[in-house]
Amino acid sequence: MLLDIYLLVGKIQVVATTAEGGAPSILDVAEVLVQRRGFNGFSYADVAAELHVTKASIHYHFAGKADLGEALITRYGDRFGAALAAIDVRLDDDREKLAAYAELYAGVLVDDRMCLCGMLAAEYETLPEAMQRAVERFFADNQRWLEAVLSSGRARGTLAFDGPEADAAQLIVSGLEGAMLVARPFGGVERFRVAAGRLLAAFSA
Amino acid sequence: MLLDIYLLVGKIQVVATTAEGGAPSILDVAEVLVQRRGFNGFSYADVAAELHVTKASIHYHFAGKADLGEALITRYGDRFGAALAAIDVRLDDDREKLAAYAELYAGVLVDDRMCLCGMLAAEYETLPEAMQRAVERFFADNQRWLEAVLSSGRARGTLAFDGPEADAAQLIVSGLEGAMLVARPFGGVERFRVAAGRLLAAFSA
DNA sequence: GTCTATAACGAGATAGAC
DNA sequence: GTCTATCTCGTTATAGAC
Repeated sequence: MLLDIYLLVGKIQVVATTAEGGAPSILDVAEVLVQRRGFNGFSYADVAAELHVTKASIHYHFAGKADLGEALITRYGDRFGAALAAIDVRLDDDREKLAAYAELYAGVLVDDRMCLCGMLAAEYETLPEAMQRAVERFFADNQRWLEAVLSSGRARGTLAFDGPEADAAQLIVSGLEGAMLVARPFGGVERFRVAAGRLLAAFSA
Repeated sequence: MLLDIYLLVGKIQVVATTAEGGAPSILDVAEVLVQRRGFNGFSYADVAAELHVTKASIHYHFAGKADLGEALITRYGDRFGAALAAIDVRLDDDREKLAAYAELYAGVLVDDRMCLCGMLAAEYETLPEAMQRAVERFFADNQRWLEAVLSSGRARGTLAFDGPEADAAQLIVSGLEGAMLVARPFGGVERFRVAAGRLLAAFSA
């Protein structure tokens, strides 16, 4: 059963509280604030207070909020991409890869965070254009990775589904993002695990 | 095929641009603003400008933003509930009911809106408590209706799925909310229809 | 019920000393 | 690279005239 595998898979972190065990950086603090409260729900003052510095100091490193936001998505996307590459190295079975992919999301949710780009997807219309483009890239990258896994799994006979890989990949991204979105106000991590488990089970051959 | 039915089902509106064909009300304008930009992404000034009145006039009807937000969710939930009741009256087949449910979401998305409570789910942590409770009620009501449909469909042999109705209902809500969330920045209504169609097809007996 | 006026506050941002 | 000080603007909200 896919759900069992999924629960056994070791954690590959997307969440980084601190850069490498040191003091949290501006990006670390801003990231968790955006994931919990949204880009329109936090301010330079929030970041500054958390780091015990002044707002002016934050402006020295990131001239404007749009710059900070862009850097946030880039770093998140890079870290996510690295986690996907690590999955490719560590696991061979495509069902296990999908389970590990879902676990990436779960690891974010248990920290009471929404996926950064899921959160920004909600606020999409209010974002500076550079941030909008960066959010699109994030989803495109996820889509590409999932299509490769789905294609491989189908060829090897470990995954089964109708229609193009692209359609199946869309459902997986949507399902996991939606499960995170709804789980925070309603149902919690348990709800996420149920939805993710059922979702992926539908692709197991 | 479920997808075909789903495309043929007539529209039951959740979106109301104007109350009943008259001039748009404060709630009408505020609703679309929240659905497009989020609760933290609009202001009294935006509503006032759209209605060609002053901010003070809005405060006369809704003393604070929290009051406006609460009224918004209540009305949306009532309208959604009425749409679900209308589906129950109009349709008998539970597969068609699920398709009509998905079409409710699609009707919101084509107007470039996110589900009101999906949007508020993202901003959940920043909302006044009364609004948080109202968002939870919305999801609980959806959950309840879906469970009844799933239960009936399984008993009649038109729907098939493993495990409790509650788990299946969670996946449906999550999948549709997520498909809406991601579709706006990435993929559009086409993406939503693909994801929704595949999602519901998995429940067809 | 809508207006003008304004208060009170916070957000994003900059200048310039240290 | 961080600070103090300040500026400008938008936002929520209220007082009181019409």
